[in-house]
Amino acid sequence: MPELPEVETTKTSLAPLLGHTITWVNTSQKRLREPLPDTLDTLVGLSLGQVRRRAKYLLLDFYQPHSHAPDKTLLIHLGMSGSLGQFTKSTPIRKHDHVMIGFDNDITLHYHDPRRFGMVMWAKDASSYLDKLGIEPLEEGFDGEYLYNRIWQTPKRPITRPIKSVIMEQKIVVGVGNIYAAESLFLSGIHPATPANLLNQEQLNHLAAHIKAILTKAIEVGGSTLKDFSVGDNQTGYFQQTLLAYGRAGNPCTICHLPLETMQISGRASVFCPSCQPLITTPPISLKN
DNA sequence: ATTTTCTCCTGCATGC
DNA sequence: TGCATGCAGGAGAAAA
Repeated sequence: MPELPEVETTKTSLAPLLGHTITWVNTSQKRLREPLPDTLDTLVGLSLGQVRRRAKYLLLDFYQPHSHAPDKTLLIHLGMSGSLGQFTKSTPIRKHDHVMIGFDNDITLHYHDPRRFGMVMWAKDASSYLDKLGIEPLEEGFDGEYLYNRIWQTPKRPITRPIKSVIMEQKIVVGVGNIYAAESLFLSGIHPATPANLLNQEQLNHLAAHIKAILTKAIEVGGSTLKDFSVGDNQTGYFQQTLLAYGRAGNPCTICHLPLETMQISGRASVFCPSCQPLITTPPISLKN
C-alpha cells in the first residue's frame, strides 16, 4: 500500500531516467481511477527533467529539447496496488501493466496496478486533486501545534472524529495511510479511536513527532532496500519487518506483551494495544482555551 | 456542514 | 478441486 515513503522511494528509483528522452508510449485500454489520457504519445521526443512528489502523487516534468521550462507534467498516483517498474524493451508486458513508456537508454517504465485505484493523467487536469491537499508532514510547519489548530480552528465545532481518521485525512496532512497511522499512534500511546478534540497539546506534539520519525525511517529503509529488489516489484524490500502494530492483531504488544486488538475505524482495520494505548473519554483538564 | 458509508477493482486467504 | 465469501485499502462520491 503505497503511502508517502513508498512514493518517495519510487521517486528516487526513477533517477536512471532523468535526462533521458521518451521514444515510444503504449497503454492498455483499461480505465484507472480516471481514464488514461489519449494524448500520452505527445510525450515522445520529450525528456524527463525532474521528478517531484506531492502527497502520494508523483509529478514527472518533461522538457522539450534545449528548453528550460517544463513542457508537460505527468501526474501519477499509485493508489493501493500501483507500482512503477523499470524493464527493457524486450520485457513482456504483464497482466495489469497499464502504461509503458520507452526511454532512449533502453529502459522501459511500466505502470502496473492490479486494482486500478491509481491514476495517470496530466497534472494540468488534476487541480481538483492537488489544490485541496494539506501540509506535507516532513515539512517545517507540521507539528503538534498545527494539528491542534486544525482540530480546533474549524468553522464551527472542533473535530470530534477519531484521531486516526484525522491524521489520514489528506486535507489536513498528506501521506499518512493506514499503516503509518497505526504505527504512529502506537508509538504515541494514543488509542486510534480517541476523539481528536480530547487530545491535549502535548499528546499532539508526540503524535506529530512520531509521524515525522516513522515516515523518515521508512524512507531510509526503502532507500536502502531499493537496490536489492528488481525494479518493478513493490512487495519486496519495504518496511514490513519493523511494523509494531499494523497487521499484528492478536500478536503480543512489543511493549507490554498483551495481545494487540483490532477494530474498525472509519471502515478501516485499526490495530492497537488496549493497555499501551488507553482510550481517553474525558476532555483534557489543562491546556484548553 | 460534517461525518459515515459506499464504491471502484483484483488477488489472496478462508471455508464448505 | 472448485466455487462462494470476505477482506485489503486511497480517496472521491454519495448518503446519512
